[in-house]
Amino acid sequence: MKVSREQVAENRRRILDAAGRLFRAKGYEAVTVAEVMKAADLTHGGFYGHFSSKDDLIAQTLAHIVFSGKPENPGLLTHAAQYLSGSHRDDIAGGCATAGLAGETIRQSPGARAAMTAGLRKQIEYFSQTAPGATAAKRRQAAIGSWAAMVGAVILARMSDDPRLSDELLMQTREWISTASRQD
Amino acid sequence: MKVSREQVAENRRRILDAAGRLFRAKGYEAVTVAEVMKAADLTHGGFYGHFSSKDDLIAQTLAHIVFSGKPENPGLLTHAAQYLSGSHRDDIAGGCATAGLAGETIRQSPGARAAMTAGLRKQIEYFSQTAPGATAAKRRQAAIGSWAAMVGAVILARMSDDPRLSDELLMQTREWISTASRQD
DNA sequence: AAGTTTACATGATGATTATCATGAAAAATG
DNA sequence: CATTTTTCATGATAATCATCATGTAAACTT
Repeated sequence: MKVSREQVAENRRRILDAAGRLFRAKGYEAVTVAEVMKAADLTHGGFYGHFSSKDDLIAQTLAHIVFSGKPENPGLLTHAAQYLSGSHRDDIAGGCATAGLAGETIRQSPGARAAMTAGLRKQIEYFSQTAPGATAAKRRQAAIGSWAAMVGAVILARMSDDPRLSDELLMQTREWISTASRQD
Repeated sequence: MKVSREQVAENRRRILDAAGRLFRAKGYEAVTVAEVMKAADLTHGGFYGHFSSKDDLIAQTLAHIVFSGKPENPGLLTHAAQYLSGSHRDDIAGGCATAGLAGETIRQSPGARAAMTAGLRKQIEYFSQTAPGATAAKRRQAAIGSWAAMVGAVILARMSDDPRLSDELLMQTREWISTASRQD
């Protein structure tokens, strides 16, 4: 059966949303095409009408996540507080795609890496506007250093099997970023 | 055929070394048991004499990496300079297991997470000794913040498909850590 | 040195999974 | 309304891979 143009567009969006959540939750390899389609309320056969391969889906999913996020602007320290919270750490499927997938994206297709690199650039440029610092160069440095620390801390906090250590990682990194920002 | 006790021990070590390099290079899922055994110059059938499953291999490989590293002690800033170098970024198979695998270890067995958490604790305690800061609490905070930034920066630098951005991530994070360390 | 044990090689097996072929039915199109 | 597209469902297919059964020869054991 055929479906209206709008229905096709919505189906595609649903596939990308489902894939985004599943990839973040389980990693690229552990997610099957059939599983994504089922989560999008479709059967697996229709998949190849939308995407040329699973790799293609991965790349397009990352692009979708990067370019569909609404631009907030709360300032670096406010953002860090949310990012380094227990609720963000625990929301793997809905949380930051960089924290959830950057480690695996290293071994993915050029398209996937390009999409995520675009997201990285966007994040750095955005933080550079609100980071503290006297010069633009200093602000960019704070943006990069803070972002690396945030991503690293969430990854380590999620990895840790000790909740106390996990909480400490978030808290201390938050404090450290905040201290470092008072410098210079 | 049977082999000597020492040969068995050496075979086991070779399997763990090969697995360590392969996992870091390709990720847990992309590596097959047969591939690991071949890299260790054995055939796949003997695998289950040494390990009860692939999950068991993963956990034991991480423990092997964590507890076989020789303790260096160059101080936090010296360590950061090496860690955030182009050569470490490019040596994925031989580089830091945390940067290479922490993102995927989140979804691994309790044994794997426990081994890597032990490594994390070890790293933090070690950095806490050489980190700058007036009080022990401040030193621990610098250790955690710096380690999160190092791990995050290497992951992002490896992920980036733009060599210029990748280099900048390493350099700026290094500078940022060093600046932050001059602060109290 | 005979008997026992066991590590490893060879070769299944069964499950999983990406991808594709086909068909039907409904939307576009005119 | 007739014709043409085209999306999706159903159901293969072919490859990959973790795990296991069996046999053998060499190391232990006594």
